[in-house]
Amino acid sequence: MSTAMDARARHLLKALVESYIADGQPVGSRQLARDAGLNVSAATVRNVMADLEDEGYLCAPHTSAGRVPTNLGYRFFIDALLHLVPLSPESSQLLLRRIGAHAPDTDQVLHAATVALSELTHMAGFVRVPRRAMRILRHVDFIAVRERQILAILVTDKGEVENRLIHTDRPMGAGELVQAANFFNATFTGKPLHEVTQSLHRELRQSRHEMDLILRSAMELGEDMLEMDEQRMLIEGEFQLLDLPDLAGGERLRELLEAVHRKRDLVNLLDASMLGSGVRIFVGNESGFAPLAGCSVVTAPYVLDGEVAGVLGVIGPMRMPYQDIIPLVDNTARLLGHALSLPS
Amino acid sequence: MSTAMDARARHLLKALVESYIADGQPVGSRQLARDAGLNVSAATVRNVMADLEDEGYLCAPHTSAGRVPTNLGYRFFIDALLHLVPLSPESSQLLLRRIGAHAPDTDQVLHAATVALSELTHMAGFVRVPRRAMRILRHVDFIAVRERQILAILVTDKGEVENRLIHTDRPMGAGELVQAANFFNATFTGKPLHEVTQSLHRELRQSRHEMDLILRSAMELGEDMLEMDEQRMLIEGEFQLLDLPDLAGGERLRELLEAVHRKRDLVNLLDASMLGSGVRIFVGNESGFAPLAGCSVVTAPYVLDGEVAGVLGVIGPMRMPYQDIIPLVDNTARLLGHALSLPS
DNA sequence: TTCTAGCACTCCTTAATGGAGAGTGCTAGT
DNA sequence: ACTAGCACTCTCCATTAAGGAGTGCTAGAA
Repeated sequence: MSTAMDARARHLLKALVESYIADGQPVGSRQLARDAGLNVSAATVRNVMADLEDEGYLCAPHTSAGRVPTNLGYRFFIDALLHLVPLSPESSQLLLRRIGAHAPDTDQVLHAATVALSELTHMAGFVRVPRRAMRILRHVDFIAVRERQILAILVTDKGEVENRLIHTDRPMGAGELVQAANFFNATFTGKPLHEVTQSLHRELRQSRHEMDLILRSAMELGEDMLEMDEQRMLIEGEFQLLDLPDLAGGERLRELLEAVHRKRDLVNLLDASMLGSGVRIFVGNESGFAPLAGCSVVTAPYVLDGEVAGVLGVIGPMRMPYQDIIPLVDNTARLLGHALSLPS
Repeated sequence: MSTAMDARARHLLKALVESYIADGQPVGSRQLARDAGLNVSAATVRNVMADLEDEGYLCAPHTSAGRVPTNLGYRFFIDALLHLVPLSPESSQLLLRRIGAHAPDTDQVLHAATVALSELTHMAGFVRVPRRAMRILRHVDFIAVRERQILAILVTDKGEVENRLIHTDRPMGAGELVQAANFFNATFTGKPLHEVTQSLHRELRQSRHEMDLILRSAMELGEDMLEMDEQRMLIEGEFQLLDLPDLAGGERLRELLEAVHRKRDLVNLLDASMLGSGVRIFVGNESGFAPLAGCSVVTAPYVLDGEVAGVLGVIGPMRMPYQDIIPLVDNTARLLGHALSLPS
């Protein structure tokens, strides 16, 4: 077992993967010998291909059908053979316009980024929403909606609003609500959310406030706001996955779509990829998430006010034009982080 | 051309449609003669079927393949032959629990109803959100988020919250914001939204307020809230449409999914069906909306505080079990209206 | 050695063929 | 007005055959 992969083998592997990405057809020795630019015969190419197959980079769908990259083949291609194509200034401009158009409204910016990812790649695009643990509490309000029902509204420094209906055991007077809000704002405004919920925990344990119930609910709202983050993810262009030529329009396809729609498992995968920095690629089953077999996921974390706040990317077929997709995802992450960060 | 459709023809048409709904297979004369319960020969059945075909109720995919109901066939079946099966008490209970579980939070109730529709029918379920024109304004708040940026928050009597970032030309003091909010609340709280926006229009035309900008923005927010209704619709279970056996997994399917996802045209269709009362059914191209060819839409308007506020329903294959679906949609509309109306 | 050329073999793909089955329309008889 | 019989049509499926693409192997050339 030669540790192999000399220059010629690499060149051929590269040509093969590129050809397969372009056509989706298994590529045979004759075609490869012709197109690769090397001046070697098909027979020689065959020998090299046989070696590459032994080493797990290629496989043949059947005896006489040419060869196709394996997971490992893609992996090596991406890691060692790929030449990234920098994003064209036009695309870059377009991206900037689309993402910047809705600033500073966080939700709209996130949505725009998701749609842009999907449309520019013709694949499914997703954006994991920013974590809000570090967000600063700006304002809290309690509003009586009905006899025993209070609406708690919580606003962060980025203008994000979260609200929740609270049911109380007894009717609350307007004065009580104002008092509660005043106390809350005086005590907590300007502090990060995770600190607020902690402080509230302590506060509630120590003393019996008049307004225990309200405060407790507000705390729960705050906690939910943090926990809810665990779930929130935007996805657009799921239907682009419909014409993955590979997944033979059958049960697998539906599983994939439902899994993506459900988001839960995807979120776990993405959170893991927030730890590193820079673009990250999961080829096929590397994600360890069964329905994604046959797909690749390209992700990049984005930075908000100096902290990694979330991650975005695309889901598409394994044979995607990585050289274009990777810079695009990378740039989108950069632009999104920028658009969401405080305009100085 | 006998004006036809005697008792026997009706009976056979009914049996044929039911058989086709159950199997999805074109049904032939022999099978129909056997299963219909009538004691007539296949040849007789053939004659009747030929008549029904002449009159447009049936058609044959090809010379020797049995017959299939046409649009008109389904229409007649639904209008004249269908015996509704009342919703079982268990299903009714289940529905009630699922929809009631999240009351009184409007958004959650709507979502629960959508999911329930989808899951109980194994088709795509949708809920058009309630129109908010009649909603009463409960509270308005203006919060400074940054130097020249204000968050306007608007709350209705049902606890619905809408918010908007407003950019101002000059920095606003906290006092100004409080003053604006006070004015706004004193003047408009308790009035229906559509009245508020009208009054604001007048107000702004007459006098130059100090806080013109803020008020104008608030008005726009209110108007947007009303306009946005035009777009808001919840859909769940779109993927159930994947295994419509008819649409041959190809381009048509994708068009359908995208059209449903896009919502726009669907919303128009639904708004039209809010005018009538009771369950309404669009078979195939009756909706006049191309991508829906091959599908049926079953809708029912729901009533909120005595007014028709929205419409909900399901989208599925033309051959759906109407006798079960119709009562289910009907009941869901009733329960949803109830869950959203003021608990006395 | 390392590459090339040739050759036999395997396997998929496509098209053509032909029977089986199902259903119809028509006609004649009850 | 209904039924039975019959010839005909059309689809579906399995079988068959030809064609093509690609491989692995072996022997000879650089």
